[in-house]
Amino acid sequence: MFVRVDPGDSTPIYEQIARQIKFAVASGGLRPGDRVLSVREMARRLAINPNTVARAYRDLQAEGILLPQRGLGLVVTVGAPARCRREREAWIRERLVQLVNEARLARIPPHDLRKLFLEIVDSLQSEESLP
Amino acid sequence: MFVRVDPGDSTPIYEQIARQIKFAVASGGLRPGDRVLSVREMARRLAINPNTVARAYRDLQAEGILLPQRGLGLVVTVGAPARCRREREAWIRERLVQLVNEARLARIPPHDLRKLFLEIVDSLQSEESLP
Amino acid sequence: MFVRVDPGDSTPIYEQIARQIKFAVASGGLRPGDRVLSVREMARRLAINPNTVARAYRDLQAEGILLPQRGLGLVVTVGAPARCRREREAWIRERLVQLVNEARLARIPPHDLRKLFLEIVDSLQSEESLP
Amino acid sequence: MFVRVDPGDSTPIYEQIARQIKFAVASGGLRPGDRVLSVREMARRLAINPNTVARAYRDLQAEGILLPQRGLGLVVTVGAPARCRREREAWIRERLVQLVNEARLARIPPHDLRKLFLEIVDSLQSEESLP
DNA sequence: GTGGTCTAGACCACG
DNA sequence: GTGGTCTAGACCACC
Repeated sequence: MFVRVDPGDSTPIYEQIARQIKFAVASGGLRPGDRVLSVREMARRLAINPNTVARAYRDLQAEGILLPQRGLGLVVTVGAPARCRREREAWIRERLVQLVNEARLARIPPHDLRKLFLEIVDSLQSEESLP
Repeated sequence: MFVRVDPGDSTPIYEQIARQIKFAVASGGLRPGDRVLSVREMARRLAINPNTVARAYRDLQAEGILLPQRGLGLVVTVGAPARCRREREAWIRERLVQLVNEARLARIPPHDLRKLFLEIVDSLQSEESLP
Repeated sequence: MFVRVDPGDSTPIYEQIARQIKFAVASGGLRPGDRVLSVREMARRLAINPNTVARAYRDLQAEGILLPQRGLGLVVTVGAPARCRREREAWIRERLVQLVNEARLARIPPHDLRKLFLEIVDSLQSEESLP
Repeated sequence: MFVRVDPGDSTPIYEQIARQIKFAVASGGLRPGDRVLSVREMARRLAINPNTVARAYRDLQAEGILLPQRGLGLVVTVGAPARCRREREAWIRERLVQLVNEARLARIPPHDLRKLFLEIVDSLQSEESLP
């Protein structure tokens, strides 16, 4: 699987996992009916506590992204793609707003911010094809 | 002083305070030799516990931004402006890189990201003059 | 762990703790990856308030000596030994310089100072093996 | 006068003043019957709060080093030199013991400590004639 | 008046 | 279980 966790990142591990799964659904990497790894298997591969994976899956169930299938495990729901795309959009927008707002509070000139952003987006986006 | 804290923000209050002071120094609102509000006064104005303010000030001392003047209070150091400007720059750049990177992982088309960013920066930056 | 605090010492307790941990790292008693006692456990053993221990640990994190491992506790970083050895060296040198300087200001004859120092170092260093 | 205070030093200013006066007495720079500067004059020259000087003088009186002389101000007592020499001796010894002890706790090899000390005492003591 | 230390205890997030 | 944040309040040293 394509999930990767960054222990250095301050965002909770379970959130990193949930988000990556949602984004995989949003971009079609995971489709309705696809199974996700079992809690134990995922925990083994990421070398983390199974409770952490369970928490991520629990949240995803609560949001209607995953559904338990008797004897099979958890599968992606039919409504998931639409929901995940919406969420991805909202998430990126929210982060952008927050960032721009903080830059304003820091009194960083808008022009500088724009320049820096374009510089970064150009250098990073084209840097490499994704894993 | 113009420090304002947002209890709704998930970042710790003491960090909000420290950051705002750093940014004030970075933009020249606070100059070397200027005194910051006393712990008690700042706490009173923000209606928070003095210990919380003290923690912010303590962190700023550890970073060499503030210097205690016995019995008088805390003053901005001579090296502070350079340090704060560097930090502000690094901070905004780091956040931008992180954001763009996550957008890439979420497989959001660069063009969409650019458009969204410009839209937000234009609407927010010009929205109002700062308090 | 072998940390011991002296309430009679005028240096803050949290500083005594932090220093002893640094010195333990410097001398190899604590190695990278080793966990330190939990805040609560350390506080219980020293019969002091957990917040005091937390403050020591917080400072050590700020200096890059300790690293939090989510939900597990704090571990010694890889860079810690070098840093701690450097700091121990600087610390002892600084204190020596300060002492000699003050002795000079007090117009104590260098020869007397030397004699006194050698006398003390010989009597104390060999006095007992360390705990 | 020859008193100088170092705001960077963590020892209280009033203590720096008192100590320097005691050491001046111990080394004969100030003799019984000599007057010290008035509180106001000393405070003016050091650019510090008069209360701080007053505190130093108060302590010196309590220790029998200074004595008020009607209309004259404070003068050095007859017993002062002996007392100050004893104190200087005790003070330097105490600091040495403390330093050596801490070096032992830091597990610094006695030989290294000795070498470092001799190095410093040789370089500093001969560096310059005193002001 | 100033900041600094320490205690006590509540609440939260994470694993 | 872990650490982190915040509050409340006492006590101290310094100026």
